[in-house]
Amino acid sequence: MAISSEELKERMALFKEGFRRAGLKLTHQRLEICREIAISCDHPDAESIHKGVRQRVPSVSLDTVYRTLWQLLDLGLVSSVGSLHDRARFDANLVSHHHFVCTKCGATHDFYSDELDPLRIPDRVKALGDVTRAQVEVRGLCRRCSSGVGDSRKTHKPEEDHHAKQAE
Amino acid sequence: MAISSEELKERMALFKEGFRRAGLKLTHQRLEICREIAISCDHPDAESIHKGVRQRVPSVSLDTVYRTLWQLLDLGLVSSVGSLHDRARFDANLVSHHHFVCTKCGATHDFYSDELDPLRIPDRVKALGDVTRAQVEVRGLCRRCSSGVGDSRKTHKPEEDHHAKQAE
DNA sequence: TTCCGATCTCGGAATCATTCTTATTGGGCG
DNA sequence: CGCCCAATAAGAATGATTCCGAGATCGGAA
Repeated sequence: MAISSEELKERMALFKEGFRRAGLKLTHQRLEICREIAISCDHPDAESIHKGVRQRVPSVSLDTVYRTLWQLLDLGLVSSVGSLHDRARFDANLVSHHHFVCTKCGATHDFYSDELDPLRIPDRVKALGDVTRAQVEVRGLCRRCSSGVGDSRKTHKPEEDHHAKQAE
Repeated sequence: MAISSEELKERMALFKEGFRRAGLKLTHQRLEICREIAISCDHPDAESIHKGVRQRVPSVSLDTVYRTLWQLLDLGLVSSVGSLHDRARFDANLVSHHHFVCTKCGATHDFYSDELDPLRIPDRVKALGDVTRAQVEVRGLCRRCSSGVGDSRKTHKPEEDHHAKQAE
């Protein structure tokens, strides 16, 4: 399910434009990393991108791949699947609910909505597997992050008491 | 927003019942870990649960906390937030789409739905922060996992070629 | 085109979450 | 009450991701 070369060209142009606009350099490795993700139709992790790029630029380091990917994310040129903020989180609340996830600090707030609860799942999706549950994931910047209090970003280290855990 | 002691008692009873039914021992540490997660109203990670339990059972190891949590998950007594299957994944597809996530192997498939796209977000949620995007996350067992091909579970190691990455 | 400084990149070491290993402990049935 | 096996603790191991210092590059200015 590869994209057309037209499409590729377009995506690459967007990437280049984005970098340029942000005042970032258009290095060889960055471009190749962009190409790799542009042609991907799945949701690759850093390592598989690294592997792909390596075939063309054998010396790229995994670190560069990571750095470039976070940059693309920052620039809004790619999106991410799942929560990033790694660590596994558990939920004792088994009642149907939805989530608001802050893309910056990872804080996850529950919310309930009778209106959203009866999500109708297309049959096409049911063909993918046995559906257990469906919920809405709303992504955005939480209050604290948008008001610029402590910048926790993807770096889980600053203030030990970062707020990345309350909810409900 | 702590739960009532009534509620706590109920949840604990469910946990105990679940363990007993599964033929698992009701150890002191398991019960305390259950209590800790039962009283939580947020989405704690293993470490904060560990910290909490420690105040009552100073010797519990983090490992035991993890083991117990995965068991609770297996038994369906708690749920998880996000993808577990850690590694960060990226997506060059910026067109609005939704996800089907296999809770066993982590495979994520995109799907599109004109019907689901116009999700109406309650104002209450918008008060939590600036909403960037809203999508439906459907969880379940993918075809391959439900048909019992390779058991990858939470252990990312067996067959090097596990399929946890295709989509679309 | 050449040069220069600010970025970038590399490679390896460091860090963080999670899991494995092994000796030991302690539920709970007989 | 005592045994057996599942469960635990402690620490080492693993895997993903990030940091760091030294050297390489980009791209604007001369």
